[in-house]
Amino acid sequence: MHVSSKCDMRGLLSFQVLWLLSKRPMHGDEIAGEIGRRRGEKPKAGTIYPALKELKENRLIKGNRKGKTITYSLTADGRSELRKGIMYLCRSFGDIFSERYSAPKRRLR
Amino acid sequence: MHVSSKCDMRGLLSFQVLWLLSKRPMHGDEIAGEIGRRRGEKPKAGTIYPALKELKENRLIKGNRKGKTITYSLTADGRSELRKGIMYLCRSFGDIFSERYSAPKRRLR
DNA sequence: GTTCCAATATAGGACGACCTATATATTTAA
DNA sequence: TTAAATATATAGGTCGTCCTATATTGGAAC
Repeated sequence: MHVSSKCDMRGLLSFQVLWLLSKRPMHGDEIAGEIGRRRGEKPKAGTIYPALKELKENRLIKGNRKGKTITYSLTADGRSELRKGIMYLCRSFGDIFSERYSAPKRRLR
Repeated sequence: MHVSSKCDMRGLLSFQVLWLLSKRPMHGDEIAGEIGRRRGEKPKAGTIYPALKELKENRLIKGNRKGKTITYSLTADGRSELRKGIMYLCRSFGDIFSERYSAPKRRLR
């Protein structure tokens, strides 16, 4: 297990890749690093590259090779899917975030 | 596919169950209904009951049978795992939410 | 008591998200 | 030129999240 041994938190990897690429074009290892900074654990090569391959085959991202690095960016389809994903995420988990960030009730100590 | 044909948004079901049960005790079908209201699609019986079984076996929730319905609530371990999950979610996806909810840049139309 | 429905249960299958391990290519350093 | 480091690729495996389909069980209605 990678985050918690009891409640699995896997999921949304491809979505997160789309989100990151909407900020700026990146290559694979760079994307993995950004995910690692957020999640606490950097996904391994065997995780990130198959995900990028799938996204590329689905034409949500496109790659531009220069030497040994491939810089990825979103396609129009990718931006569209990202928008849908964001709406889904906000509908599904928005209350968790708003509860945490607005009017925080701190425990006295 | 259940949400988008291209970018899979599955995941975090057990986590979402913990979150909902932290609000109030509920039985299985009720939990599925709440998830459905958020996600747009109510998970089927074959999805929700195995998830509840697993959570119970891991002692994150406990069930109280009354007739044909089982009302679930969090255990202390469940509350602890929920807290960890929330932190993970905020670290991983917090920027998506804050960008959406704070200072929205609307497109002119 | 039987019929019906609601709630739960479980088998079986597909697939994305994770891993380890191994391989290959390009670039850089020695 | 050779070695080491970096970036990518892929095989093979586990597991949670999804489904459909098929039970079972308890309560209510007749």
